[in-house]
Amino acid sequence: MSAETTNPSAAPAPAPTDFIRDIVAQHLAEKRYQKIVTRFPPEPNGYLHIGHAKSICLNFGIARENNGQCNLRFDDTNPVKEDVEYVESIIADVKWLIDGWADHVLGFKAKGAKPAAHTIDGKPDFYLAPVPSAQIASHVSGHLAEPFSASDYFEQLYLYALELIKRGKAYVCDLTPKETEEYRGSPEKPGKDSPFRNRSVEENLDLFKRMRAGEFPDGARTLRAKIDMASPNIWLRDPLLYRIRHVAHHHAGAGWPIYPLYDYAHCLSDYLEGITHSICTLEFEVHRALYDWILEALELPRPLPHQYEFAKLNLAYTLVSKRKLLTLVNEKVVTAWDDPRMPTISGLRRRGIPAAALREFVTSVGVTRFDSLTEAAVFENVVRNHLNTVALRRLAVLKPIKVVLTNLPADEVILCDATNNPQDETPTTRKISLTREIFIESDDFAEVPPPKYFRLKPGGEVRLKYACIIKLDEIVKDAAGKVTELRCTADLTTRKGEANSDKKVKGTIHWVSAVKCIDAEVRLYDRLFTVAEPAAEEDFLKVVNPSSLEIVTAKLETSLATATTHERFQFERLGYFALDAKDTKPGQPIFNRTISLKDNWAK
RNA sequence: UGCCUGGUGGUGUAAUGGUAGCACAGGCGACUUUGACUCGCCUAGUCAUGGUUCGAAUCCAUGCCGGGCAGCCA
Repeated sequence: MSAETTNPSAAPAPAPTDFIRDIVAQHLAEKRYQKIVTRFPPEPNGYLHIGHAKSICLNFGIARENNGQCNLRFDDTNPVKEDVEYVESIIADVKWLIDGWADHVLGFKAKGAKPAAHTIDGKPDFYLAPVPSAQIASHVSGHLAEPFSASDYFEQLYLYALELIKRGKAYVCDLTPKETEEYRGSPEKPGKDSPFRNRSVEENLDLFKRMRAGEFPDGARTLRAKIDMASPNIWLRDPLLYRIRHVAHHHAGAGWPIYPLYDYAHCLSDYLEGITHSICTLEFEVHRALYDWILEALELPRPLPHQYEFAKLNLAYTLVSKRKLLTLVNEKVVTAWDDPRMPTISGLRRRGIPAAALREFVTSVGVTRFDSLTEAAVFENVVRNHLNTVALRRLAVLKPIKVVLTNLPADEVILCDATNNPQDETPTTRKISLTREIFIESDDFAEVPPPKYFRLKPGGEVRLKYACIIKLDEIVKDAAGKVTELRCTADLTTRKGEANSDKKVKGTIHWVSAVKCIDAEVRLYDRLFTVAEPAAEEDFLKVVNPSSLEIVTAKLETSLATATTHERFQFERLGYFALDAKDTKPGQPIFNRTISLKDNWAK
């Protein structure tokens, strides 16, 4: 069974409900919109992380539950920070996360398409239709479709800006950045009008057209909305709509010396795509008035989109700030954006987290307006639950110590039946080899055992999982006093199907034949930070966990030699593991520990 | 100190004027050829004070505490 498929025996999760879904349901009941259209609008200036996963699941989930659509749109209005590397990673991450779950509501547009001009009741309008849902899959896979991009709307956005100027609702301002800041005032102090605020429509039109023609240097002028410099909401104090930047754009090319700012581009992009519910995080709450102002100022003919805000995800011991994640990459704290210790979607994927588990986690934390901090245990619990149903059980020894079963001939190979997954309704088995020399986990032996130690100790007995009970007779040490070998007697009558198979011992341990085994690099991960809220730290680099990665050469049962990246494994009594899709080379498997098993004894 | 916004067990979240419930965490026990899984039991909460009401987590008032906003970032 692949970890990518959902367990058919699992009960379908109840449809989530939250205040945004309640609003959507009410709008549907009122027949306010024909179809619910949401959007996921990342800026391609970094990799997607677990916080984005929450937004993806919310937006795609709402589309999915209402037979709607969710557009993937790049909010690419700032070319100096953006890059195609990010565009590609974002598309891959979104596809992976929604695969088999919401691909049918993924909104893409026809390749190269731009908003089309048309008329509604005599009023001019622009609209960009998505690829029809029935054709999405074939068009996406055939590269006939692509994500939406705000930069595809630069022409329409420019036309709307001209319209705003004609309506006396926008003006060209010559204030320097510093002056603009001074004139804006502060939260407690009203701002004051720009001296350029009352330029004539003609002058504004002329100046703005020349800005677009590239006549002025970077930063020389801006286009501003004419609202209210004394507004208690800072974002209504004549916010900037356009700035001059003589740089090429990674998607739109080299034709634009002016670029729209977020507030101006976002609401109109939503409108152009026919978005009904524009869902974002709480920090945009104060921008909502501006979002509405721009759309209303233009008196657009179609129903307007509305913005709704929710609290972003905060997960203990992790960071979700693209800037800080970039720092971790640049400072080489991690190897890359997709390092398995990173909370990026690509990092989590590489670590072995199933998409369904990630989805369930970000959905289970709920959608509210309360700024919360979710415990790491919640995430870990969801991951373990998924992996438990899906993972193939295998025997592997991470830190081996040699055991000699003195009563077995050197050339004897005893085949034992091992269960592949006890959680299956009808579990299958495979054969593993028991030989005279085996490896056990060094943690499973103690010369001086602590109280209640169930594992191997001098004179004690343990069961070798799927095999027989062994008794420790002798501890062999080297000159330095280090234990090099444990000499034991195997009681073969305790094997399954033999006379004493029912004999109980307290401990059962995992093991691997010293002959029939393979070596493999195994990467053991721990949390990246030592504190629950690294983001609250003055310098988050100072709370990086120095032992977030431990690399060992492990002994694995031979069946693992043919492992594939789609399989998920439970190395019994150790944890869940997956092949590293990036560094594994033919004949040289590298396994990542996705997560350890719960260990109640360690407490 | 201006505006916006929020406060339910340790954590997250439900209850939309009518029995404060669920999950995770924690504790105890059962089961176990994974000290896993599973199962059973337990612990623990409406920020405060008033008001409205037969009845308030929910409505109102005041207070307290938290988050957000002053990029030509998104």
